[in-house]
Amino acid sequence: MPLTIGDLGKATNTKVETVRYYERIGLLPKPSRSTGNYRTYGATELGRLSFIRRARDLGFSLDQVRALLGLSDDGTCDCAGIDRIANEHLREVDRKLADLTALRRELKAVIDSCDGGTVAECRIIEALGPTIDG
Amino acid sequence: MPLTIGDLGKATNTKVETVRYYERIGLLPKPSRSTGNYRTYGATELGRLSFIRRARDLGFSLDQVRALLGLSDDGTCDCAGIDRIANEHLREVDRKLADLTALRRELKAVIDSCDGGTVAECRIIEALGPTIDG
DNA sequence: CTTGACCCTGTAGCTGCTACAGACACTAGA
DNA sequence: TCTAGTGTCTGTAGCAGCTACAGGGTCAAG
Repeated sequence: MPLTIGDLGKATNTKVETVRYYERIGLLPKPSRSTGNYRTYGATELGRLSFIRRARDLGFSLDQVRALLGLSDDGTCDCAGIDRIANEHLREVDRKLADLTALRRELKAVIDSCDGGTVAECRIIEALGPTIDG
Repeated sequence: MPLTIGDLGKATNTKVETVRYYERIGLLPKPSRSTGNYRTYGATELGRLSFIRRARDLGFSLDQVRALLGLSDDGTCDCAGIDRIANEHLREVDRKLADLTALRRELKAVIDSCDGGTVAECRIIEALGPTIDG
């Protein structure tokens, strides 16, 4: 029972356009076609797309996904290579978390500076403005 | 002492192309020109661009920056409106932090699942693969 | 035999820049 | 005065990772 692109999309929570996009950039192989020129998919493609989506959900870039798929396609399961990509990504995530945390703290400070009452001057605007010592 | 676009860029840590981009999308007003058709800037523009950059550093979108500038340009300092935008952004940041934290936890779990040794099968690939109950 | 849901290709749009190409302006040194 | 090297100008195209059309073809149900 071959799947249409719509079926595949539903099964993997992916928009049809995105499936075609993945095909275009070479993440998914060109599928076989029905008599009416419809793309037809099977369990293999379903697995591959699930893999891609899961990796994307975990924040891997498409390039990283491509690399993971390449290593995974290797008969030899290059666990070290995969571990390297995953850990690299983890470090990236940690950097982003740190950045975002710092940003939040600063943003909060700016907002709180305005909290004091109904002064005529807006402290947020002031806080966002150019620094005096520039 | 009018500033060239390069001076302005250096003073605000902004690339020249970015300054022109901000002008094109209407964040910065069209500046006056020198005899040689060079853009010339003064303290007002410097202040405005500093404001934009600071807001961008704090993660505000260009649309939000536009709104903040609009409210700030209002003679009446609409502190409530500004506070609303800033707090909305803060909530966004908190959402992102939560998402990223959850992502990190899951990513860590996937990586750790592979940590046990030199098994023939890669647990990362497995963990990324399709769920059985799908 | 028509309606509606799906599919096809190709292209343009989104955010927030960044990077050219090809031409003109200006400054410092020979 | 010439020249080299920097800056600036406009316009356009590119990046990620999709998303959204337009303008058509296909297929199943009633």
